[in-house]
Amino acid sequence: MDAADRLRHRGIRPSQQRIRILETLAGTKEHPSADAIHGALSAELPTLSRTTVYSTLDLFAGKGVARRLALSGSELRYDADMRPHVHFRCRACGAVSDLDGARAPSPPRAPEGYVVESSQFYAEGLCPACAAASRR
Amino acid sequence: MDAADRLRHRGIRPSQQRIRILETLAGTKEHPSADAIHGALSAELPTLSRTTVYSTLDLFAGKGVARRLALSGSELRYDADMRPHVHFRCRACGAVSDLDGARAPSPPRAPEGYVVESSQFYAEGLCPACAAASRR
DNA sequence: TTTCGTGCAAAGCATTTGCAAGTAG
DNA sequence: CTACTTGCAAATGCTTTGCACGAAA
Repeated sequence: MDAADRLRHRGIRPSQQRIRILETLAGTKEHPSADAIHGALSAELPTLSRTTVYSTLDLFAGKGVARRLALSGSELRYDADMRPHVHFRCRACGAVSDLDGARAPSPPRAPEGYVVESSQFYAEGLCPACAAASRR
Repeated sequence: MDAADRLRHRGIRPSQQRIRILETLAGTKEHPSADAIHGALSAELPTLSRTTVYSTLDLFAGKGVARRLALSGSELRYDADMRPHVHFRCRACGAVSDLDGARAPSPPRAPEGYVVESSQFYAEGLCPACAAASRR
């Protein structure tokens, strides 16, 4: 299923901008911020505005096409991979990645009355490259 | 162990401001933002500046006295409870709380090379009050 | 025609920084 | 005396809003 179909499926009209934004997001593992996506596409779509990127990502998050990452940082980052997995940020280099080898913990069971719609797991520390650098 | 001792223990000089900031943070379950703490203390310490609150909370996070919460929101929130537990935010009312009944999932095991220093669990949905309201 | 999508510019807010004055050891 | 803390003001940076034009249904 291509990007346009994914969008139609969720009731989103597949405009050129939306298709490219989704393809960009789905085609990277870097969990880019809105601004990073804007930068990546601005050569190809010179008139693409930040406003459109922001509102599009917000739309995606609301429709379940992408998720807003919960990171204790300054900028919002997004991920088009909706499967449960663990996110990791290196406190040295700041890179956000998936902790691929780690099995995602099963989501917490909610106490009576709560309606849990989504949950995320987040770890912080040193990535292999920075860990090696700090040992030297 | 009181707030001053907790600070000394971590190598932080217990100034009046730091003590009150820690007491305020430890005395609430609301996971306040820096600005909320500043507001809560400004009547008592009229000269307390936002700068001090921000830098103090940052210091606490670095020394393991408090943790910065990973929430997909705009403001940084803090928690002085360092035990593993699940945080929950209601998408309707915005309140952040602990998911007390939920057992914290065991932290993900890190793949070779990664150094995981801390991990957090975060759920989003509707709190009991808002869930009840939305059913009506 | 009526609604939806886009883009520009301006505004908004939380946070950080530069710097000077005050305080503790 | 020397290093650490504090606080003000200004700056920064990400995100949102208001508004108008253009495109799609």
